[in-house]
Amino acid sequence: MGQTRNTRQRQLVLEAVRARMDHPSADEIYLDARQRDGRISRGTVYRNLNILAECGEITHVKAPAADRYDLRSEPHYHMYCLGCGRVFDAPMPYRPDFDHQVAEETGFEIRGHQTIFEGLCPACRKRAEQFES
Amino acid sequence: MGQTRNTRQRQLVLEAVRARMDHPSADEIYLDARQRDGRISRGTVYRNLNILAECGEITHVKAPAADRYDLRSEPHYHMYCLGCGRVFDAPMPYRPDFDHQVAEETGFEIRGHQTIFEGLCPACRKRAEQFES
DNA sequence: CTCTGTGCAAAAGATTTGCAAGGTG
DNA sequence: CACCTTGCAAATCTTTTGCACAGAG
Repeated sequence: MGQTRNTRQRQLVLEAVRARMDHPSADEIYLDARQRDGRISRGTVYRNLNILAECGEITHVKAPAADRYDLRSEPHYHMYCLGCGRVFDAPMPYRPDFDHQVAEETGFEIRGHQTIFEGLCPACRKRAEQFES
Repeated sequence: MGQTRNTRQRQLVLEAVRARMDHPSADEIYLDARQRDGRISRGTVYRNLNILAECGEITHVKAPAADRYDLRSEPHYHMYCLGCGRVFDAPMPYRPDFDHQVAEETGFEIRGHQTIFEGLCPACRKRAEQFES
């Protein structure tokens, strides 16, 4: 890992992720950062998201449609709503024992795992029921 | 779900997925299918992959870098190698109880979950160790 | 002063889509 | 015959990258 500089833009990206309770996509972060600094570029935002994720400052969540970012750095699970596309934290503890078990059985060196539940959030579920009736 | 026709191209795509024990990306499937039918187009392959995944004939695995497809239709977990980018099945049983538990706690209607372990496969692990020493 | 980071724009990938023609049921 | 599918190409969308200049340490 090289030298990491503390530029205004990098702070801006980090703050943009922190300011949101949801799990924004890279482009949403770009738009947020853009409001605070009309000159920041997409390339810079993407670059910084990758750097911050690599340093463990933020988490990279691979959701359908577009990747998301998340402030929490402790590993945890997510839920993806097929209706509205939003991503939520799942109320379920991370299972480090899974990592150990898979490592032991396969010889992999496991860094961790991501789990994403797919379904309909309460709001979209209600909407779907109305259509069916 | 609309009417599904049994075209030659759709069969070809399905067979191309079945013929591979690994977890091919959409483009790898396109290349395979292309060898059997020099006229089949990318658009057709992508369209059919989406249709087959929606029908449950195949599984859509969201891995970093590119989405993968998988013949097995029963839910199961995967391992992604950060070194070579390959995807493997993980020797760990699917946990339907997780779905129930999350559904109960959140009010979501859960369709299922995907879990992907990240790490280094034995081969890449060995290669990495050589570099460090 | 040095070297990383930025802005801009172009490039690169991956996937989707419009449309006329073809093939299935 | 109706209409789902295909091929082709263009369009989208997301992310990466080359390069000259700016700014952090």
